[in-house]
Amino acid sequence: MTEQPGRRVRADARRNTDALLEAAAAVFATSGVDAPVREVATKAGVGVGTVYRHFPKRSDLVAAVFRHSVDSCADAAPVLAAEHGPGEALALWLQRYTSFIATKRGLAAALHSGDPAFDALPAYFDGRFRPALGALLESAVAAGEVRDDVEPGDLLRAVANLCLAGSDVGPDHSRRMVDLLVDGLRYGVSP
Amino acid sequence: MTEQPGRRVRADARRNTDALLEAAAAVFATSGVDAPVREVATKAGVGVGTVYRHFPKRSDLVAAVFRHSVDSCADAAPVLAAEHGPGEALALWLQRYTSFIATKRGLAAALHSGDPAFDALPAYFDGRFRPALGALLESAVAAGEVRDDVEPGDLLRAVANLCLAGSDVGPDHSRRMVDLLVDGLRYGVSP
DNA sequence: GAACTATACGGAACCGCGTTCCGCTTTGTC
DNA sequence: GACAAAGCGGAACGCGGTTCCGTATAGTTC
Repeated sequence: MTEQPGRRVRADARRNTDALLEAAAAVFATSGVDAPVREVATKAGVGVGTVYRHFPKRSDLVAAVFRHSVDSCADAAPVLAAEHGPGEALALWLQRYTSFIATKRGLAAALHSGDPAFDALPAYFDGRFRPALGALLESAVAAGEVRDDVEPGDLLRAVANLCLAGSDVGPDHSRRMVDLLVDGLRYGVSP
Repeated sequence: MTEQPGRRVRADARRNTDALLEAAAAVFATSGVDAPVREVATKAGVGVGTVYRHFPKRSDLVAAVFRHSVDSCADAAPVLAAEHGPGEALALWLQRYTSFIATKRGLAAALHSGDPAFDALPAYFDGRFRPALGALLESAVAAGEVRDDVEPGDLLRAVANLCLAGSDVGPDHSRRMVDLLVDGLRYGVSP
């Protein structure tokens, strides 16, 4: 995926990896992470051989899509922070994170499948989300809009559990629960 | 499996179902629940066709093995009750239940796979284990060996969680934890 | 116990999926 | 424009679940 050493990546190769990541994200979102590799290949307008050239194992593709979507969610944090007040940015990002989690249903099982391709994902998740949320929290705390006794990691986990557990109940149940949680953050502000 | 209606089961058919259940239990125990059907068939000395005659879907076989082992564990309760004092019978059965849970590692994932063959299993689990443990508890309480504020269902769940969570730590970690729990039961006896 | 039929058996065959292989195409360079 | 390296496509392989069907057998009837 991410190449560094001397060898330069050919233009078509780069184009194909991008197309594959995009196609895979779409296919996994609609058909679940168990969708056949061929389906992804077709959607990307590419042969299976090409998929396996870029992602030696099926699980590498899944992991790459995961990392990719973690990145885009984490990268949204500074953008929101620049465009909104601290409290609102925090709330908006948590909603964004909520929908990220919602698309990761099938993955939860895969993560515990023992496939080594997934070993590094939890660390990646924390490494990207904790700082992202940490910054938002800090600003909100500094602005006095939010209490100061909440750890980013705990909040991430809490929201994730809330979403994964309450998903059967109804569509925007998760959204409401997360709103509730955010209100909870706002409650105990020390003057 | 369990036939009732007019049609009588042929002797060889019955022999084969039994052999299959036994073989499947053995294979699943060593190779996990994902072991190939063919492996079970071979171990049972039977063709694949025969497996599918008795268990239309692979998951039906898995479910049948599960029910079978639930039964044998639940049936142990009255036997232990007859052979030991109330408190000891309770402790011994919980250890038996502990090792039952230990063999069900891979199944936990399967249960949430959405396969309809597994839908009825949780109810079966409760239906057999709650009465079994309930009787043991009741006797122990009546004998004044154990406190009276514990629900069978809660205890079953607690032990299961204890075992499934602590399994990575070490072999008899579960055993010690369950012993601890039993001691906890004995602690608060009201005179 | 021989004939007969419903029932059950075995395993080859089929299908979908992950993965590999390899002859052909494209890119980048001189 | 020619050449080699890098990349591509898709046929082909192996494996696992499931189906099919010709054959064998249990149980029954005389």
